[in-house]
Amino acid sequence: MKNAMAKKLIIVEDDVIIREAFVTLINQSSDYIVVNAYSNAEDAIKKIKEDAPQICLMDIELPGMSGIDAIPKIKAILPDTHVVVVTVYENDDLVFKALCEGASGYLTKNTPSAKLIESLKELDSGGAPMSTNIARMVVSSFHKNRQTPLTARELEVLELLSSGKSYSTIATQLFIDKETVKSHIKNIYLKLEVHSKAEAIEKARKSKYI
Amino acid sequence: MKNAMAKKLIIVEDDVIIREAFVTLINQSSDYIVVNAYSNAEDAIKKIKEDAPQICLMDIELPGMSGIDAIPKIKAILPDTHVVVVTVYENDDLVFKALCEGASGYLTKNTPSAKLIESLKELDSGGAPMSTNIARMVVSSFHKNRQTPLTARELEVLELLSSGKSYSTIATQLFIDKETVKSHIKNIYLKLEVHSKAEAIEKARKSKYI
DNA sequence: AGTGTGCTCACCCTTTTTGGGGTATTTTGG
DNA sequence: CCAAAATACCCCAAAAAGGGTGAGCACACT
Repeated sequence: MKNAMAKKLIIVEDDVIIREAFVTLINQSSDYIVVNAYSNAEDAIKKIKEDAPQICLMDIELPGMSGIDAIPKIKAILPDTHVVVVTVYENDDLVFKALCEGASGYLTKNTPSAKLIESLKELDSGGAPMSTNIARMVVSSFHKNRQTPLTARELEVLELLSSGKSYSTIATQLFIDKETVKSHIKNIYLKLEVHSKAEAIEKARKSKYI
Repeated sequence: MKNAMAKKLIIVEDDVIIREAFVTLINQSSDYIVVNAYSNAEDAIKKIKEDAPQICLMDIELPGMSGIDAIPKIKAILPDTHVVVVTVYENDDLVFKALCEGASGYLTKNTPSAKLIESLKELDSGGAPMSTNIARMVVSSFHKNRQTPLTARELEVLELLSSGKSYSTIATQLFIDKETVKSHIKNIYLKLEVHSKAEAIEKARKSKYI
């Protein structure tokens, strides 16, 4: 028997076995009800308004539109619906792309059943369910590289440069002369082996110096 | 009785009640052993080399050096030690600062005992333990604002501008004329009510348009 | 005492970039 | 078909970028 306040879900997953398994599993919980399950994103989006789910479990690899691209389309129609990606991929690019597009969580398909239901509850209590490795990837993305050829001052300058500031503005902000800023930047270019702002920023971002 | 492979922990927490509670709790687990507990960061750092912990539980509000500032100092000595922040603060700035400085996890002090031990295990299995609200904050930090006055093309241009690229470079990359890039940027400045690259980037970042 | 590194500042030079003004055409979506 | 968006072009002056060279000062390390 369903709770009167049971949350509505939809599932988008092309593998019929997995899809049905999810439906069965989730419908066993009295707090959640699967209102629809789709094998592709296009159909799900077409019906999303009437389904009006609070939660959407989304696979990435789908025939036609990818699950990643489907996220912003769903959020455009129902901004408060939580889209949780459920996939086999633990690839950096996909994870961050999904999160940037608006995913509220990212689970890998080896997630045990109990953990899946628990993840749904986390959504309601203001959380963001992630599989172990995903959480590590996300947290690591904030970490800076502590092995940098640049000095602390150079990092400061590069940081400001990367926010679009001009030499003069950086100088004012650091209470130093514009010529000193130029010196620092010359040294930065030397050390990073680049010859322009854009290259320096790209290299520094890639190496996580900033 | 401790497991032979028991992980070594240190605890840095100024409140003696809480500190002792952590010690007692963690020492009950056969997989973890508290080798030392400190009431301030300075002492912990002084002894970190001989303590050689795999994990460090770190409070933020401490007498003297803050727990945030202690993180990079610890990682400088023992790069592979996981520092987990355990604090009452759920403030955005502190969370992201801690993660940027190298924290492997961020727990709030209301974390139940069982969950704390579970969090330690998550560290070993390649995870990043976070309290519910923290996980949401971290994931939300990736989300873009879908309500933007800018068009898709303008966002593309602004994105490239924010990576330090010049008008010409942006033009080449988008297969359009430099003059067109200028037009887009003029419109961006108009819409964002700014008059320079730096202001535009700052405003766009703050509003999470990019 | 000498060496090296980092931070600071200065002056030279040229080229590129930027921002603001205006105008106009084509493309696209509803 | 209309409006919005994307595209392109003109002119102009100020600012910024980049590259070169040199040099003083402090601090740490040997």
